[in-house]
Amino acid sequence: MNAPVLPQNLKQRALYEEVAELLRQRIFDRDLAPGSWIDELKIADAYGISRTPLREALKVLATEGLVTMKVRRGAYVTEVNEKDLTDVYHLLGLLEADAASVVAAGATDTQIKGLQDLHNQLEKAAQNGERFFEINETFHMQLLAIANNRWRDQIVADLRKVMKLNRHNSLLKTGRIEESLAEHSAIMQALTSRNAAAATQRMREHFANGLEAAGVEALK
Amino acid sequence: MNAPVLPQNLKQRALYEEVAELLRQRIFDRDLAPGSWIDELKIADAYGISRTPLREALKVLATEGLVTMKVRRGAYVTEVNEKDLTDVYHLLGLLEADAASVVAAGATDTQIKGLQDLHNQLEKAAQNGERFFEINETFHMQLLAIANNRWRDQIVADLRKVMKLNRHNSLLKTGRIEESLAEHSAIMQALTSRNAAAATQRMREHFANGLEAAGVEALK
DNA sequence: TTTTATAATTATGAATTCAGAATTCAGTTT
DNA sequence: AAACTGAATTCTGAATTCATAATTATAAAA
Repeated sequence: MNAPVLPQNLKQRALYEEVAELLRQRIFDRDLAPGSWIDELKIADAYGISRTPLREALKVLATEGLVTMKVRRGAYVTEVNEKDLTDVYHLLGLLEADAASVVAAGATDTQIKGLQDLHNQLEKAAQNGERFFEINETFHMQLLAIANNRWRDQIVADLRKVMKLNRHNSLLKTGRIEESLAEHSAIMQALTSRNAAAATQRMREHFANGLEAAGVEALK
Repeated sequence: MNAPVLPQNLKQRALYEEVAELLRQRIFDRDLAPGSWIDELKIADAYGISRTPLREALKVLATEGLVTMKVRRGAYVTEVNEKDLTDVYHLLGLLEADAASVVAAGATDTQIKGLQDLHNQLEKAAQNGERFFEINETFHMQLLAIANNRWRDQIVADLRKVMKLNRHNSLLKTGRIEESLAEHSAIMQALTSRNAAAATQRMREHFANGLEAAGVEALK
């Protein structure tokens, strides 16, 4: 007898998770505008579900920081101002720089090689904004995975969601892709040479520059 | 006419928040043991509420990392192993050290004075474990407040909750209070002299020592 | 016309009900 | 006795219903 062909994928995620994902997307797309009130009835209706799983999803988004709950007044899309964006980039820089340090100090050669492969793909994709964005994300996630701290993974994932709330994707700025690529090269270099301090520093700069490109002049 | 005597406090927080707080306490107290299944019916019954707000609370705790949801199988109290504890302490050290750096560099003299006052209280409370624990917590929270990054505040609050899941409170170890106090002195010194690098370093050490005292030999 | 008071409507928060998945138990077969 | 089958039970996930707070609309008064 052969192993049962796993029939999962169907219904493996809870409904409220699905809904949370849909809402996140609508928030990123500005289909649900910052500061706006979220009409539970309308949305539940549109998705053909009841308010119960929707409300559960909203509570999840609230702890992620994407929406704000007001007692007896419902859920509102969180408004992200410049200070918020600065703060979030700062934390992402801090956390990912630390991850880079951990990787530089402790990753196996094979793992570093894997990152180098991703970086090479990134260079090839430098013409194509869409692909660049995607591979860039994969690179950062892979780095975190190697650093192996599930609590940080969760935190970074949440912060990145908030970062995406910002309308201006820094990678869309002219010249930013090339800049970003150069910074990634510097990071790879530090990782390959096992220089933890340099990896930390380069990653910090990478985020500082990303913030600037996002249209926020550093507040010093 | 005089201003209406605010009748708040009653019902200002949503029920699911109250319930989440109650559950947190029961988890910290090990009344709900790590790894154990959470019986929704039993708890809703005991509190005299329906399952709806309870389930909302469980979802909040899940995103905080205190419980783990399994599809079609309910909620379980998160088990925190040594690796988790090491990882959490590492992140707390990283985040609070950065906060210390920000404070050393940018706080007003009045704010530093406020921290010094708290530290003085801490010294007086060194005989009393209960008070020491409380003032210590206040000091850390005050430092974060001055650093002024609401996203970090939230993250640190959540991580501290996970840290408390550990049975062994490091402050209860013999000699740890004195040690901790000395470390706090070093931190205050760095803050007062506006030495950001030193503040970072001292705070990092403070958490590294706390982890060790918690019974986890550093994995280096 | 503006303001105030009251009624109607709407939306949130929570309880209850319902459907179906997972588990347990009993009975049967080998 | 062990293993399998299927019914009964339990529990989760989701829909529905209900109570009440907040808002809006309407009417009365200044």
